[in-house]
Formats: sequence, C-alpha cells, structure tokens
Amino acid sequence: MRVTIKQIADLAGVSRGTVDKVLNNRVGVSEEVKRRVQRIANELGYRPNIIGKALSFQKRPIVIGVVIPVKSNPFFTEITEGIYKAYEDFKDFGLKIEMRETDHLNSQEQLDVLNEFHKMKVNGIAVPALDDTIIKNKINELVSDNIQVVTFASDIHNSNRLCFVGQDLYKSGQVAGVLMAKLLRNKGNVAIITGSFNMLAHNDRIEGFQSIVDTLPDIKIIDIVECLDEDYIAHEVTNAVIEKHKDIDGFYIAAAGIKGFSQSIEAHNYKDKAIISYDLTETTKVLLRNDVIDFTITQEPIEQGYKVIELLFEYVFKGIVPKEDFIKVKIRIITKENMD
Amino acid sequence: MRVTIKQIADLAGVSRGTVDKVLNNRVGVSEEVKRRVQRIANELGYRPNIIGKALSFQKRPIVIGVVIPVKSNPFFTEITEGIYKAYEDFKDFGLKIEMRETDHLNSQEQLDVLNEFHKMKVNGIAVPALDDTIIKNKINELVSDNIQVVTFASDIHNSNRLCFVGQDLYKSGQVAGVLMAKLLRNKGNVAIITGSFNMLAHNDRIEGFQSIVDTLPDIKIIDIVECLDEDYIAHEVTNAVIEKHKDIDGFYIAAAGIKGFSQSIEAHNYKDKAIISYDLTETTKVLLRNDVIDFTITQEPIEQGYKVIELLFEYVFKGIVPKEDFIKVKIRIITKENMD
DNA sequence: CTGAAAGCGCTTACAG
DNA sequence: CTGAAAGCGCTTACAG
Repeated sequence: MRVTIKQIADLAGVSRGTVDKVLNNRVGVSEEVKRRVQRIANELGYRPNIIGKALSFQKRPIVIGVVIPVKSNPFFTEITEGIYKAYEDFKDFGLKIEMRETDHLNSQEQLDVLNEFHKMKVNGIAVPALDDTIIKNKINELVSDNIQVVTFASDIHNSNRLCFVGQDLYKSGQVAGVLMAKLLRNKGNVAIITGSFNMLAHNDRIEGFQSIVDTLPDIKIIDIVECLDEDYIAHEVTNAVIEKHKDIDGFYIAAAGIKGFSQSIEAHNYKDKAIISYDLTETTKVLLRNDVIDFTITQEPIEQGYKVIELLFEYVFKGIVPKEDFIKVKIRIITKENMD
Repeated sequence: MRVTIKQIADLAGVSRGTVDKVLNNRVGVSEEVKRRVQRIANELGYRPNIIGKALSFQKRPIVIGVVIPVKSNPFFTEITEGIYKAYEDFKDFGLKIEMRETDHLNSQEQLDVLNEFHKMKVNGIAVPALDDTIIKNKINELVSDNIQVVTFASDIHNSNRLCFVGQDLYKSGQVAGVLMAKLLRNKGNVAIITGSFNMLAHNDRIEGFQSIVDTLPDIKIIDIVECLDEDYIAHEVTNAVIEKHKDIDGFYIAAAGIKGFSQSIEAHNYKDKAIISYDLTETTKVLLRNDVIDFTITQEPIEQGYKVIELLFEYVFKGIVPKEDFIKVKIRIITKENMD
C-alpha cells in the first residue's frame, strides 16, 4: 500500500491538516514540526495521490483559457480537437476550458482576450502568441500574477511563459530536404514557394531545407518565390516560375497556398515532379491520392493541442514543471498510404 | 456543476447506496425504484465522476497481467516503456501491473503464465498471443471467468479477446511499396528479403507491397528470399541475391535480419540503392544516418504499449468497450532527420 | 428491498 | 501554531 498523509500524521503525532500544510509549503507550522513531518515523509517516500487531491478540488475547478485563431484554418481545427480530447481526459479532475476565437493577425484582439482571462482569474492560458511587445508584456504580467502561460504554434521571445509547444521548423525543413534529395536521387533543380521572406517561421524551414540540399552538389535551388499564404498568388507565382525555368525537377512548398500551387501544377501537367508540402488538409489528402504531391509533413496537430492542455494542467494541478522550454512535436511524414 | 449521485438520491427520495445499485446494475432494488432512479439519472444526464469511483477503489486495486517476450528484443523493450508510461498515468487510480517475461516462441510457457494470472484472479491480461489452440482455449476460458484479454503485436484468431492492438501489416507493406515507387521514380528491379514464407505477418506485408508495385509496369520484383529473421542468414541470402542479379535497384526488408543484410550491402558498396526496412533500432538508426537505408517504417511501439494498458484499464474500470476489434497503430515513416 | 454510516486521500474553514 | 471536523463523489458492509 502507498504511504498516505494519515500514516505520516500518525507517525509524527500531528493532525492530517498539519501534514498537508508542511507537504504543500503552506504557512502556519512551527519549524520543529515542519522538520519532523518532512523527515518522515522523505523516509517513507511519500508521493501524493492525485485522486484524493482531485476529489477535494471538485468545488474549485481549474480553468484554462485557450486563445484560438479563427477555426476556418484546418490546422487550428485539429489543434482544437486535441484540446477537447485532453478536456475529456481531465474534466473529472475539475478541469474547465474557456475557448476564445480571435483573428490570427490582430494583436489588439489577442490582447483583449488575455485581459478577459486575467479578469476571470483563470489558472492557466494557452495562446499562439503574436510576436508583439504588448503581448509579451501582458504575458509577463499574467505570469507575475501566477497565471501560467503556454505558447503553442507560434512562440514569443524573451517572455516568462512556461514553455512553447510546437514544431521544430528548421528540423522540419531538413526533413523536407532529405525527402527531396531522395526523390531526386541527389540530382536536379528545385523551386521553393514560401509564404513571406518576413516570416521567421517560413525562413527557418527554408534554412533547414538548404542545410541538407547545400551538401549535395547536384541539387540546385533555382528560385524562391513568395505567395503570402494566398492561393491566388501561389497560382500566379507558380505559373511564373514554371515559365521562367524550363528544367524544374522538384517543388518545395514551405507555407500555405498549396491549392493555388497545385492548380498551376496540374495545368502544366507537372504531376511527376518531386513535390513536398506541409500539413494534412482535405486539399493535401486529395493531392497525395492523385500522386500530385509526393509527401506532406505534419506536426501532429491533435497531439499538439492535447499536449498544451496536459502541460498546463500538470503544472497547475501537480506542480510538474515541463522538462524542456521548447516541447517539440513529432515530425510526421505522410504519403499516399499512411494518411490516417 | 455536474450531476452527482447525491442529487439523484435526493430527487428520487432514496439513499445514495440505492442509486449506486441502480446505476451499476447491482441486484437488490425494486423494479419501481429502479425505474424512478433511472429516469431521473437520464433526465439530468448523469455521468459518473471517475475520481470519486477511483478513490473508493483504492483498497481494491485493478491488476493487469502482461506477458512480454524476452526483452532482448528492442521492439518489446519499447512496448514495455509504453506500458510503464500508462502505469504512471493510472497508478493513482489503483492500477497494478504484473509483468512476466516468456520465450517468444514457446506456447507452453505462455500458457503457464496465463494460468498463473488466472489463479491470481487478475482483472485483465495483455498478451502477444501465439496462434496455438491451447492458447486460444485458455483465452476463452479466462474471458468466460470475466478476465478480459487484449492481444497485441500478434493476434489470435476466433478467440473471445476484447480486441487486438497492432500494426496493419498489409497497409505497412503498401506504405513500403509507395516509398519504393517514389525512390525508384516508378522504374527498377526490387529484391525482397522476408523472414519466412510460413509467417502470416511477413506475407501480409509482402502482399501489401505487391499491391502497390504491381500497378507499376516498370517496377519488377526480381526475387524474394527468406532469412528466418537471422542476421547470418540475411547476410548470406543478400550476398546470393546480389551475385545472381546484376541489376538490382532496390531492396525491401520485410522482417528482421537487417544487420546481416546491411553488412552485405556495405561490402558490395550498394548504399545508393533504394532500401526500405522496418522498426527503429540502434542498427536502423545508424544505417539511416549513414545513408544506407532510405526509410524505415515503425509501428510506434511506445504508443502501442500505452494503448494496450489504457484500453484494458478503461474497460475494467469504466466499462468502456473499445471502438474497434482491431486497434490499428499509426504507421510512421522514419528517415534521416525525424528519428526522435 | 432500503437506508445510514464509514471509508478511499486530500484540503479547508474554523475553533482554540 | 495545531487539531478536529466536514467535504469532494462513489462504493460497500451491515443493520433493519
């Protein structure tokens, strides 16, 4: 049988309430009693039983606020799915989730939600943080008010958030580079479609890709173009790239815009080129099935959403600090037959 | 606030013990009271709080017996890791795990362990079942004694086990086929190294592989040889295959023996061939890093071990029946940069 | 068949 | 500073 507070109380000759205070660093215990209880607990190897704790927390639920950019984005739909999965697993422990949708690119709106959560005195917050000083300051303010913050999908630098959950973008670019090299058997010309040269995320992926390809003398990156994550621009720039270079062997799509891109590819009958994209959406699924795309690389969004809630809950409820500052989600390679 | 047994009891004008009996189909309640309580519970949408239940189960732990083939096998080492992960997550609910190692191929030994678990009156059993009538009969006997059995890694047909957790072997062969086709750009000669033509598991993979390759007129399977999962045999047969056919472009290793195989490949300086294997071991990691193997396909053993325990625990503790008879683990494609 | 009480392990509000 | 009691939601052994 496991050691309980009752056993420690009996051995120390004090009440259970007192033991609880010592073990949880609450005030109001004499130094002498504190030491005695602590020693006995250590000797017996006491580990709190979270079930007992959870039951006594039923009246006082743990509230986690989640900021989610407009759900139209399929990536965030899956993140949300993972969040609800975690909610189902932890709700009997007293977990409550407060979801707020925002416009992805508006930091004032994100700030408003954070302020709302602050007023509500939630226990923790999960947010795909916009890299803006007002957001950073707000996060630090929340943390100093003992409201823990976990960032996901996009991180904010130099803030006091507990940790960041997301993809290792550079690494995911390297995986794309390795796949491209294998598809091209180390030889050929590659065009890259990126979102924006101003987006750190996109640049990290491209740098990872280059770190692999640059070691292979016969693979050349012949062009890098921006599509601003818009399908109609992706369509246009892909057309332009194809017109400009007659000898393209592979395409690496490092951002959104895959639909517009693929229209151009299909119009030019370029299906047999080596093509690598990101994320698993209805569009990429169809393109994989039709042998347009060879591989798409995902960041396991469901697991990611689950993890964010799990980490916050474990910190708030059990006091467990995440092992790493940056919790990397697995990089998954998807092709025709392993989509589900 | 969630609906509790107390609320139902108050509304129904009975005691909480009586409500408990109704909700859990225990005997000793009059038809009239049963109906009344049931109706109120339904109207309020009662869902049991597992924390309350878990706390009252502390004295009466749930014991799950696990049969694990000799741990020298790295695949089962990872399975075991997943099992302990699940144990950590559920131990406060009162879960106990009893591990027994057996020799993989000895069904008498496996039977002995099952008998031991039967005598111990464990609540559930996880076993990589050997496909033998004595094992099947024992499983059915256990189930009829209300000891649930989940098979994993290898299933046993026509038994009353709750479900099987494992890889979709045919599908994993298809994934290998797709990868091979991409590496060869749909053209080339492939040799297959399998374990044994008598092993269903190996044949399923090969059939999946063929289902893809057979649709591609320019890919030919020029040889299929057995290595009986032994490295020294794999070494020999690979040597023989290479001597026999001068024009091999790819190798598909559908079973164990990768170490012996790779020695032959490296000796012949065949690193640049398209090569696909299974599982992520120290050997395959090194071979991926050194560009010998292009891809290895895994069945997420840690998640698999976790899942087995989770399913048994949920069934025994919460009465949740697995959604499927065959719980398929995700098929993961591993290459140089996404090994961890 | 039914109810009252005790207990699982932990926390808290209150009395002293 | 310390203890006794009550409570979280569910289950069980026992009395009637």
